[in-house]
Formats: sequence, C-alpha cells, structure tokens
Amino acid sequence: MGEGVEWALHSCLLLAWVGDGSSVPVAKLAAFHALPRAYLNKQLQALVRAGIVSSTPGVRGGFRLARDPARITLLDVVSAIEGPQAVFRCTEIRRRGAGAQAPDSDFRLPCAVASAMHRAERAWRRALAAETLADIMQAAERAGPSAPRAARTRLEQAQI
Amino acid sequence: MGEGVEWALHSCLLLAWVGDGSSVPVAKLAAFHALPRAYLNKQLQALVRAGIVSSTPGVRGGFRLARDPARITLLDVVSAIEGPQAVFRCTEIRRRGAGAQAPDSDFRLPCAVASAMHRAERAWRRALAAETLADIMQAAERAGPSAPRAARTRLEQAQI
DNA sequence: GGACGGCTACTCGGATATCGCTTGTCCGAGTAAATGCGG
DNA sequence: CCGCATTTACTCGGACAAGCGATATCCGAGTAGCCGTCC
Repeated sequence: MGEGVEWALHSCLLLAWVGDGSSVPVAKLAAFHALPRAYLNKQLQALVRAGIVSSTPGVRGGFRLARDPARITLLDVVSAIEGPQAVFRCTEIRRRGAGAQAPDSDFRLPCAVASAMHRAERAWRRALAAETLADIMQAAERAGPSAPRAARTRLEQAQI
Repeated sequence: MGEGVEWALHSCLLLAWVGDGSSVPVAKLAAFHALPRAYLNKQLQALVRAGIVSSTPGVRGGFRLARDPARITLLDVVSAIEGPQAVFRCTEIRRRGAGAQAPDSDFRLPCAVASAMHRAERAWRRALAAETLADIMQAAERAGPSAPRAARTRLEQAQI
C-alpha cells in the first residue's frame, strides 16, 4: 500500500479540524508533517478528483473538505489514492498453459481462488467503509482534547 | 499485492490435488499455468521457508504440501509470499514537522489513523485465516467434479 | 547372480540483472486580492 | 471620496525525472537413480 494513503488521511484529519471556514494551502499541510510539498499536492489532487476535498486557487486559496467528516469514510480516501482496482487482481492463469485444456465446464464458475481472495477483500473494504473521518477525530481528541486547537495553531505557524 | 500470491495459491491447489504420494517439479507446475519457471521456483522457496510445502531434491524430486490442505489457510500463503509486515505501515508522520510540537500527552495513545487502518486489516486477515485450501478445493470441484483428475493428467502431460 | 562404486541426469537454491511503478520535482495556467489612477 | 483597470503575488494543476522493489533469469550445489564392473 502506498505511503500517500497515510499522508492523505492525516491531511484530511487536519482539514477536518480546521473546518470549512478557511482553505489551507498545501505548503502549510506539508510543513505540518514535514512532507514533500509537491508530491503531497499530487495526492490531494486525487482527493479533489474523488470529490473528497475541494480546491480553490488564488491568493487565499488552498484545500478544504468537500463534505462533512461524518460522511467521509476511510474507504473513500483509500480508493481515491490507491485507485479503484482490487488489491488482489486475478489474471486468470487457469486459462493459460496446459491446464487450460480442461473441459469448458470447469471454467463456468469464476476462479475459486479469486473468489476467496475477493471475499476477504470485501471484508476489508466493509471495515474501511464503517469508519468515518469523524470517528478518527473523536479517537484523536480522546487522547488529547486540545489536539484540534493545537493543530490549528501549529498550522498557522507552519512555514515553508 | 504481488502477482506471486496468485501463482502460489494455484500451485498449492494443484499440489493438493496431486496428493502427498509424489513430488511435482517446478517445471511441471510452471508449464501447467504458463508461468516463468525460475521465478515460480522463487515463490515456492518462500512457501518452503514458511513450512507450507516441502521440497525434495534429486531426480524424482519436486514440491509437495507439507501438511493437510485443511490446515493450510489463505493467510498462511499470503503471509509467506508478501512477508510479515502489515499492508498499511504507519511512519508516524504526526511526530515530524510543526505538528510534532504538540504536548506529549497527545502522543500517549497510538496514532488514531493507524489504529483504524490496522483494525480493517485485521478483519481482512481474519477472513483470510477462515478459509483453508480444502475449502478452495471443494469450491473448485463443485464447478467441475472432474477437475482433480484432469489436473493430475494435464500435470503429467505438461512439458517444459 | 549379486553387490558395490562411479557416473549421469535431474532437481532445488541462491546470487544476479532488468523493468515498471511509486516517489519526487519542476514550471506554467489561472485566480483573487491589492494598488494606483481617473472621475 | 468612490469606482475601475492594471498589476502582482500566490495558488493549484499537470508534465517531467529518479529510486527502489517486484519481476525475471542464470548458473552452481546436491541428490537419487542408473549402469558398468568386480567378486
């Protein structure tokens, strides 16, 4: 799994704490976590394409959440960064080589291996879809109730 | 996820159908699915290190399952190929950059983002551990009852 | 005829190269604010 | 003093390289079977 998923999730968490009031430029977000600015921008573009965050250009522009944190699931973010394709991709090797000479009736049903792997993957996606960004916020605030205010302050002070 | 997982699973399925009676050389397994022989050998070595299959050198050597298919889970195979590390790896970016200047109390608990991701990943692993190689065999035989016999025959005929 | 020693062919195993994708970087298009000028 | 056109600085967005892991390959170590020879 790509490292960008972690970056995107933490960036969304920050944007959620900032709120819809103001946009945060990518330079601030990158400075907050000491991440490469341009590459983080690339990941945020993927979130924009997925409709999770919205971007505004111009002198006071930046990124902000496109909808309420309670309506943004982890699956949304993961799918936006990693792409729509399944983690396990069946290449149908059963239809290649000597094994492909079996009677067609054996290939009527989908590949049993792929079915099992996809079943497990659905469980993963279900767990990801069950957790929202608001849940993450709550969990983080439970550890430190001052986290949201502190995040806003550090974000403001963060410089390139 | 690497392509080797699919290869390893299908190879284990074949070895399960062949049974413990005889060893199957990697050349036969590769020819059955039209896979690169040497690289498949590399993947099977990982299965050997994990104790899933056993290898015997020599003129009638090859690979065979090390234990009963009902005692081999998909998680065993996936872990053997992909390695023990988690799919989502937390690099603790919250402790870097401007955000790290928050009070230490905020870092007492583990990262909320990583916790949520790992929770979902545990669901995935649980689903993988619940399915055994014997289950895959049953599902495949339900599609074509002649699959095991056909597989043995094609394996014997398969040539480099 | 039986047994033993050497030989051969075949197998796995790890060291070695190649490719594609993730990661990282750069510069241009576009926009909103600020500013100076004219009425 | 107010409104407008221009300038300017700052933002995102997509095009362009680099590094690293997955992919693919080769050759050597080792073993089991086979054959010839000797007793």
